[in-house]
Amino acid sequence: MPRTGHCGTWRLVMANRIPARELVKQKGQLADDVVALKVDGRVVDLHTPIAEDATFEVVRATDKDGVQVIRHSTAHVMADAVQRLFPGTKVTIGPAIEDGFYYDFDKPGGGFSEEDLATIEKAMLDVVAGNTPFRREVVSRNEALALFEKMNESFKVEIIRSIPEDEEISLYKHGTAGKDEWVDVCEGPHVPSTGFLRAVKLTSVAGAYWRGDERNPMLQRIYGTAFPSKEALEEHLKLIEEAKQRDHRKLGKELDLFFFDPVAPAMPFLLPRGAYVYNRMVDYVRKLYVEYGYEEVITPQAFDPKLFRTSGHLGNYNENMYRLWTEDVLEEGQAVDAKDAKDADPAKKLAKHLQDHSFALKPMNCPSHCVIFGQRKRSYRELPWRVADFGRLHRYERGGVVHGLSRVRTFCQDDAHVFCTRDQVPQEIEKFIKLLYAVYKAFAFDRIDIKLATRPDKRIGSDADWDMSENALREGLERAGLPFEISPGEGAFYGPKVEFHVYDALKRGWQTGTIQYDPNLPERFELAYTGEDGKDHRPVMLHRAVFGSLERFFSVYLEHCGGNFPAWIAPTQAIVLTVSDKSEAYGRSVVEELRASGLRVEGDFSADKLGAKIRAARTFRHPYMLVVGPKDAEAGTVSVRSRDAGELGAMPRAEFVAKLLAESASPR
RNA sequence: GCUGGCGUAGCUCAAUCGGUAGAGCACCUGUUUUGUAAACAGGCGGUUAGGGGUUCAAGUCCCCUCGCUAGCUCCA
Repeated sequence: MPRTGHCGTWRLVMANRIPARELVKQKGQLADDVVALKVDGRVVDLHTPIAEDATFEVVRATDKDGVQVIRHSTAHVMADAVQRLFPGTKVTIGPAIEDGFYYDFDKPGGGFSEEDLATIEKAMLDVVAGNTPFRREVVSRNEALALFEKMNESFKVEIIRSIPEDEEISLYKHGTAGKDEWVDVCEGPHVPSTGFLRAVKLTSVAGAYWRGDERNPMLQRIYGTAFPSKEALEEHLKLIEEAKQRDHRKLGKELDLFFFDPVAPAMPFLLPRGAYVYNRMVDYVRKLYVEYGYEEVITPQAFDPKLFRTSGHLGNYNENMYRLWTEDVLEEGQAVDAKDAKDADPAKKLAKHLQDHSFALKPMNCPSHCVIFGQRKRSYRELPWRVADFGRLHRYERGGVVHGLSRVRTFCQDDAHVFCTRDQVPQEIEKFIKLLYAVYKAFAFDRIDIKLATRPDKRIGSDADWDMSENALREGLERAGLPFEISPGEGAFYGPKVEFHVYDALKRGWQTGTIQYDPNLPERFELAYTGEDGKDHRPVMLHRAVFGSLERFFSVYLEHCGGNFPAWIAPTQAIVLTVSDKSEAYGRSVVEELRASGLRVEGDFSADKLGAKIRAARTFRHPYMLVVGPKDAEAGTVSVRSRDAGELGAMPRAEFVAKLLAESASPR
């Protein structure tokens, strides 16, 4: 989620300055809803002195920038209220974010409770009612340090110290001087006065590390949001409620798609209906693999750890790998142990033995594919070789990060590796992107964010290789004409990656597809192909996945369609509802006939009344309901009710079969 | 892993100050014979996540473990 900057400073380099408010007033543009103005693309507040001949645009409360100003100001008011109610609490940073704002506090004696939020909110309303102006004041570094040192605001002192020497330091104050004034070091801008903050809501509390580093102390974060009007706030809260209804964890339960059980934490059980959707996803890419020239392999699940030493996983991915032990390995380890117990800690020796000998569940398919490539002599004529694998992967994820199907400990990727020459890389990237967009279109995704993740600190391979591979990916994206952002340091340990992100119902972004350039694994596995010149050459390797994890893509897709699967992928395409048991025989014959035509059809022959059957079928979101009663039995029809188009009336069975078969074809 | 919150029937949720564990839905059995968003009656279903403690008495208070959850950190 993008964040705006924290409270820092920026520099003014202008002469003949007058307060911005005066200038706006002179031009007759000072309306009630003007919260700031924009000069040279930078948002400044109405108190900031600017050049008297500056050109500007007013920023209104309802503008995107204006809303951010309101939220940032609200964060100040919240910090004010918190410090008043909880003396001794230190302030840190408090930016505006996409849907609101937060402020991180260092509060002695534990966090804030839900009741605290209500109290804080009330105190904030008092500050708003006071309607005191926000005042900007430029101070020297030493003045700022002296002020915050005196206030014992150690985090602010640290922030001030980290501000570059050539930047101006500004303070923002609100409240009444000498009475209830509150001050923060901040670059602004802010609304003219606290009275501009009309619709404020504190939403949640959470822990957050100082400066986002888990080695630092944990602070108490309060999230809130603010809008230009009460109506806009209400609207936003309503949208959040609706989004919760789409949460894939809720839909998964309601639609009998999957569940979790503590016997296998963060590892989903896919029920028949969920497994159906999952399998159709696999079918869909398999079909494209034919067209795009992939071959599929099946590889082992568990490996001698030597494999992962060769691949580098043991050094770089160890903490995410599950290990298997057997009685034999354990006994060997204990025997080694007893023999050498004099010169080493027995527990450590056993641990070492297990680390060296207990098999590991694969967290990725790439090492297997390297083994396959190296299994016999390869020719340049075979390249590019695209090898796909739907193998099940296991990765141990720390407790706090797992999330429904989106982040699990066992999953399957629509994984494939492309072994090719360096020259073939750009065209392979282009080809992959074409494949990826075809799939995303089939699943009706229109918004996809692309990021180029570059070399991380913890990595293997030379800098020259990284330069080359990062450039190759950048060129591939540029050739495809796709806009992307750079995520510095976010690459995999073996190579940079292009990440394709989509968003869940609650606007959390998830990486799905990816393509990664890897010059390292072929090196480590000493892979070679025989070139035209009869000599050995090292191939390079691309890791790529369109869905990424099938589980994650399923979760995002489920939320995207709200459980209303289109007919081609819906577990049940139609359900026959009998009006009474007088029509049961006809109803059963309809089910049979439709199934014989290849349609996925169920019947509801319970003693419920029709209305109840319809209600049940609707909550299950089946694409079609086929009502059958004596009239239909007489005429040989079904009365069709479409989930998406409403009642379609009675039609001959053959007509419905043709219609649904046409809709059952997977998208192209 | 960290900081909060939560965990009661398959699901959604009740249970006052610590005082007999309950409802609706689902499921089963009947009755009803039904034409486009919930017919009626009865029944089944629980070691209140697990373990320990305080107490005459614990779903409720305390401790530990497990799981879920919102963030943080990490990641497909």
